[in-house]
Amino acid sequence: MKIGELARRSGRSAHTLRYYERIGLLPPPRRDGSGQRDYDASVLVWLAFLERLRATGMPIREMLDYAALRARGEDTALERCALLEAHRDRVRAHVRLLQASLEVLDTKIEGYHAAHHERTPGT
Amino acid sequence: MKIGELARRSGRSAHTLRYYERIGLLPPPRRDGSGQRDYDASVLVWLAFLERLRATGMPIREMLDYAALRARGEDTALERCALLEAHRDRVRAHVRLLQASLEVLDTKIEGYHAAHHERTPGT
DNA sequence: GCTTGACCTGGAGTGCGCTCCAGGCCGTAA
DNA sequence: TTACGGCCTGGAGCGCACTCCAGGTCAAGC
Repeated sequence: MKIGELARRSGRSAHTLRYYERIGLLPPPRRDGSGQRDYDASVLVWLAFLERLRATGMPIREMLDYAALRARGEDTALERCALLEAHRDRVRAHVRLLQASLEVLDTKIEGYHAAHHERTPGT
Repeated sequence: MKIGELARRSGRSAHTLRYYERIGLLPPPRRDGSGQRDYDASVLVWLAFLERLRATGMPIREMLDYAALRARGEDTALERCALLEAHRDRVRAHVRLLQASLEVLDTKIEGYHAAHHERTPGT
């Protein structure tokens, strides 16, 4: 598939896909007769996984580390696993922080409602 | 209190505090005889609240909106409340996305462990 | 008197993750 | 044949949230 279709199907722009390739996050695909990128469908799986890492706040630098280990072969599995576990721990901590902050927000919002009811008794 | 102490007590750098003041996120404090900032302790509460907004991913632009409403007085309470509620909804959605991504990560990590056990039977 | 450290200003620089531009090529449809 | 959309490259530009710099002032301690 060409870059436009991959962009549509992966939810990224063609610009971003070329950028990912340039920095080494996406393997260079083969080219067709006129030099255009011709992607294998399997790259969609990789992109979906990268999106999960991105959504959870992993910096590109670290995705590159992961991609490099992956490219080095099967015997880096333990290292890749450790990298993901460390990331997961950070994400869990982040979620806990967000939940604590949500409680503060709830309290604040509740305070606004209470003040409003006080100014407009009977509502 | 001077900027250095406020920086220590609020967990920000003096640079950042001056930056916040410059962009209008922090009210300009009075100055002492030699022109140095002299903060009231109450600003710590405001900074702690801003930190919650920041931790939950609110852009500075929106914090400025909130600060502007606050500066306009009591009768903006409903608008401020609405702003916080909209933000809270976004944060909740973000947390749900993170939790879904955590499950994907868990599955991936579990896969690594399973593969490892398969290669090293008996462990 | 001198050093040290904290503070002051305006403005430049940084790191991240894109995003876009100029200028050009290629294949298809009208 | 000409227009059009999609693709190509290298490199510049952007928005965010700081972060730091140069060059200076000031107060306190030795």
